Amino acid sequence: MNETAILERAPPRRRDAAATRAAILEAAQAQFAEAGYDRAALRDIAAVAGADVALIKRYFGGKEGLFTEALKASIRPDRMPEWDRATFPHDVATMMAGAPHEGRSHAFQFLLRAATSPTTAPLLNLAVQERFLGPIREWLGGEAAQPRARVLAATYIGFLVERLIRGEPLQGREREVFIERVAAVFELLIAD
Amino acid sequence: MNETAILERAPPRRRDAAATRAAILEAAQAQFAEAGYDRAALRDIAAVAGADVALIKRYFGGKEGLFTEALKASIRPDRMPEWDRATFPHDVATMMAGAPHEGRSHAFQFLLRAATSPTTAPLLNLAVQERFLGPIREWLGGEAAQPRARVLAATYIGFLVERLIRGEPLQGREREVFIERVAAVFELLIAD
DNA sequence: CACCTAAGTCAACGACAATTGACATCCGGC
DNA sequence: GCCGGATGTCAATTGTCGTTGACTTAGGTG
Repeated sequence: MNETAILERAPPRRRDAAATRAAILEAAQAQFAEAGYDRAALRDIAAVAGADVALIKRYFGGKEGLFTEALKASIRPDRMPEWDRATFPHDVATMMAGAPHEGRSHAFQFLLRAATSPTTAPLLNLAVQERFLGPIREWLGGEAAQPRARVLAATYIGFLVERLIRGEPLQGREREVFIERVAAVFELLIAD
Repeated sequence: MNETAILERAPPRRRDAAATRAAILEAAQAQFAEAGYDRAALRDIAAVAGADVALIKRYFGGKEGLFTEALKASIRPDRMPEWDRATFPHDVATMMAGAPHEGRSHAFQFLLRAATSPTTAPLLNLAVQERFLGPIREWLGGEAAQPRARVLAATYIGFLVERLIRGEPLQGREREVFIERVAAVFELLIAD
């Protein structure tokens, strides 16, 4: 057929359900992040994954199922229990003053897309409840942990969005004031 | 057709291109804000505007044209100076505890939805500058207004996103605590 | 080696929505 | 009062996409 090797996949992948599933999932995350739920076509996802459309139905039940799976795979409760309450506010503030991390911003973009599409918002809500709000609630503890976790999560998200939009790190006095203020906010939020 | 009854839609709007155009544009903003680009159907927009689908093509060229036109119409400075510093924190907190579609916050929700599209993403940055950072900076005044405006805007957006994800209003004790906490945050943010 | 199940392929269906052009109707000026 | 362009209506077309079921093939097992 072709003397020159196919670029994408040198070994066309032996029959391996797990590997195919993983490939589809990865392709789905990328496509959903780039195009959003509605515009991402299952045919494209399958093509990128080097698989057939019908396999998506088999492994994930359908588009919604695939999306939900991709969502769960994208929300990793970033080792929250390890966070130190004493330094947390300042650490977060410093992080938010910087530039968006290249690798992770893709995942976040995916989540942001999911949040802004009415179709996927309910799905995201479930995923966030389970994998984000839950851990934060545990970590916060104390009285009325649920609404307090909500407020903390919302604020956190807001700064992530701001950093994403801003694109570049803050500098000079603006940076100082920013960090100071943001730290004060989180200080307030983790208090009983 | 019928001589007796002329009461089918008494004054629906006389033939008036400008008026229909405006009606379509307004309906488009609402629909795009609520449903997002992909799920907003031109038929629905036309129906809400009391017009025919074909007129959208005539006046805006197509869905894309209508969208960009509606987007441009949504980017305009808010009237923030009217806000009362005394009640602002509690008012905002109450608004955020509600459902995404209560009140008249169509415009920014529209922008938030649109922001996820690669072509329109830069517009969000512009919109945030125009609609938020500028006015908020003026409104805040005082020392280091710029970074303080940033923090305020970021927090504000975070709660908007949270409300979008949540989808429904908070209730009971959770709502109370939420409002109380959010108000406290904004109280802190508008302080010198 | 034969067989059976899991893995993968293929083509077609049906729904939905944007687009399009042909047609009907209004209304202001001659 | 009538004519012509502007305004509004309608139905058909087209294209995309998720879904579906029947089919083919690989590959481990007895």
